[in-house]
Amino acid sequence: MSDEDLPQNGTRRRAATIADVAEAAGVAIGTVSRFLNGREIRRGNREQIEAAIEKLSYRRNAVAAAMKTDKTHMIGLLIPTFDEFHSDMVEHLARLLRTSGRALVIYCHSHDARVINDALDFFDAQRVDALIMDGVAEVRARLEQMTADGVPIVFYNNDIPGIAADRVMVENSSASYRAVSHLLDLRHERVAIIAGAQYDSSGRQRLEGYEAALHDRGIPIDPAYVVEGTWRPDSGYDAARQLMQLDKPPTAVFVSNYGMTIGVLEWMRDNGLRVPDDLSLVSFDDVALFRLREPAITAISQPIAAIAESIATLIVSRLDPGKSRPLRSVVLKCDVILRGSTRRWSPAD
Amino acid sequence: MSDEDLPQNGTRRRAATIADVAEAAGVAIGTVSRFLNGREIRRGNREQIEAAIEKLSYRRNAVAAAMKTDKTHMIGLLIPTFDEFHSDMVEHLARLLRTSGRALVIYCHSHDARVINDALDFFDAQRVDALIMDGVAEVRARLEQMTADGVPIVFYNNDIPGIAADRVMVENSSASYRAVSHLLDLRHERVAIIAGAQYDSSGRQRLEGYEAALHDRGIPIDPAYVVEGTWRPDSGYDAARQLMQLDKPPTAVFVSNYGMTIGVLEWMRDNGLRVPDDLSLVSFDDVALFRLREPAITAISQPIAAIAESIATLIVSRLDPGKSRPLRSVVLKCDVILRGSTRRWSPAD
DNA sequence: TTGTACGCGTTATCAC
DNA sequence: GTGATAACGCGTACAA
Repeated sequence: MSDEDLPQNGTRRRAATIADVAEAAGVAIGTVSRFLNGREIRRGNREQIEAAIEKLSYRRNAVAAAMKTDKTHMIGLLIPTFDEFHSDMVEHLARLLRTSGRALVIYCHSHDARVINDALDFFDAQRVDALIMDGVAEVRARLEQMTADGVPIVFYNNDIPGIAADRVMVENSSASYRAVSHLLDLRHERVAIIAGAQYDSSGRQRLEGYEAALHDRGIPIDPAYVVEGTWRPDSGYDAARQLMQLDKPPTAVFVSNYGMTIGVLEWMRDNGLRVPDDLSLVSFDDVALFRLREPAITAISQPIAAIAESIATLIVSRLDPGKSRPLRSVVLKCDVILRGSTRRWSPAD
Repeated sequence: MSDEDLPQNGTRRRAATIADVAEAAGVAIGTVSRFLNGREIRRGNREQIEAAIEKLSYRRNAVAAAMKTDKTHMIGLLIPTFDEFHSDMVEHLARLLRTSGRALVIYCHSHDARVINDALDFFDAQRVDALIMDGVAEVRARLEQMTADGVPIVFYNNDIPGIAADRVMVENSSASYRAVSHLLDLRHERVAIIAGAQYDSSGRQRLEGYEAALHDRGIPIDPAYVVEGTWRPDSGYDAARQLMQLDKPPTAVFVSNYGMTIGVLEWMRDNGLRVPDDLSLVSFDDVALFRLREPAITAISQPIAAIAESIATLIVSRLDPGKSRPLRSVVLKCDVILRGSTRRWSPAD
């Protein structure tokens, strides 16, 4: 506990400006500006200016520059929550955007429509150079307005069709198809799905993959084996109970995301059941917890680094004043990583 | 893949300004400004202004406002990495700051000194209202400059003594003391520590707690049982090997953070050893993985929500133009959560 | 190349 | 309360 006081509450002392530097260096303001923006300047002047900057401890005022150029070098990022997927993605994104001199302004909306609107207001007012977000359909009109105003948008994870934005998605449907097919290869006949929220395109696509895999083997979809969750652990927990208490419980389950899988594992543990002995399990999303668990969980791994890289590339190229380009939709491949949470099923069980 | 084009590259169409609104509403600019800032205004004018704003779809320009007021409503956050601790903290922080109309600008430095300097430059130029960071001693001079310029700083996790900043820390030493004492209560005689990086104050304090616990029982510190890691999983992995290959390996270990514990668990698994049968283990930091594992890991839980809350409170009060207050240092309590990763030791083992 | 002067959109300060 | 106007710090067009 210290008792010294800060100068004043957030009040900065008058900082040196470009004009002060110019005066101290004995050159014109324009010359200093040219120097700051890395353009050619006479050698002697440069030394004078560098000395003046040092002496006055001049710091560039990006706010004033932004007012002129209408470029803030800030990228708005709107995410639902800081789960493992997003943490990982944000870390990559921040690193990649940094190299082009930009930083992320992050808003976390927790699926609250009011917060989403607040975030958009904030980004709008702050004049962020671009916006990255998980497609959330409720704000279609706002987003159309923003693109019309010339703010580039990149959707990831979930799509809102019809909006003029770049997109980075993963092959939700076909990866899910492969994961479910793996369970069918193991002779499972009662394969359930815990689906994600169906208002999200990723939730719908993962369910489609499940349905297609069953369909291609001529297995009818049993509605009792299709449970819709909310992506969150508690809904996985509830879904597990609902499924396992059926007269004929499934022998295998495909869980549409990491969070709900946590819930399933918790329910199994709480009820003395084991994976894969009592239930084979495959999860969308691969996280550290799945790898370390014994037996480890078979999972679909999203290429998070590549997702971040694609987003960053799209943003940077879109913001390049040199060239204009059509909208792009990137779809990235996922890996199904086979581990120990599934086993072959036989009618004897 | 769509082929429609965006209007232009990041070029905004001329947006309506406060002056346009004033003209359309038939009032003065000042009146509109008063209205926008929620102050009293004549009823008839208000209706005119609201109509004009709607008609012109006027959006406030926070950049211009920031230039006048020198307040950007952005808080710079500099973190080393997006691990579970930081993800959780950032989510809380973002939520708390949002209620005061502020957002976080995040930079992730990966312990790279150059990046840390870049981040400080960026925050400096962008005129963030305040700065939150893990104390990193290398940039002491820069930070002194910033506080002198009136930018409030809050340190968390690690301290840099002598800088005029607010601080939010946890009781690293005494929590570690209690955790190690727990191992000693279980009769362990060879208790090791995998310490964190000793240039971090938290790393030093956790080691101090370990030493004090041993000292208070009259147990001498055996240097062979003290291994310094880098906080990261690979160093935990290496440390586990180093310790377990001693002639007299420890029977219990206190690991100074979550990341290194992951490494230890991996080494144990890779070498067919089990926790707690072959090694009792207590970890600093409590994460989902530890709770779900079987047996679950005994761990020290940091009060992440309270940390975020303290930081937000300090920031908001420091930025309140009304009052000035002395610097504050908050130290928060941790919980030692007993689970299944330790067992009683007897000489027979 | 250099110097000057203006504009960016807002807030603050005056008289009224 | 309201209206007119001067800043805020930078980029840039223009004339030199």
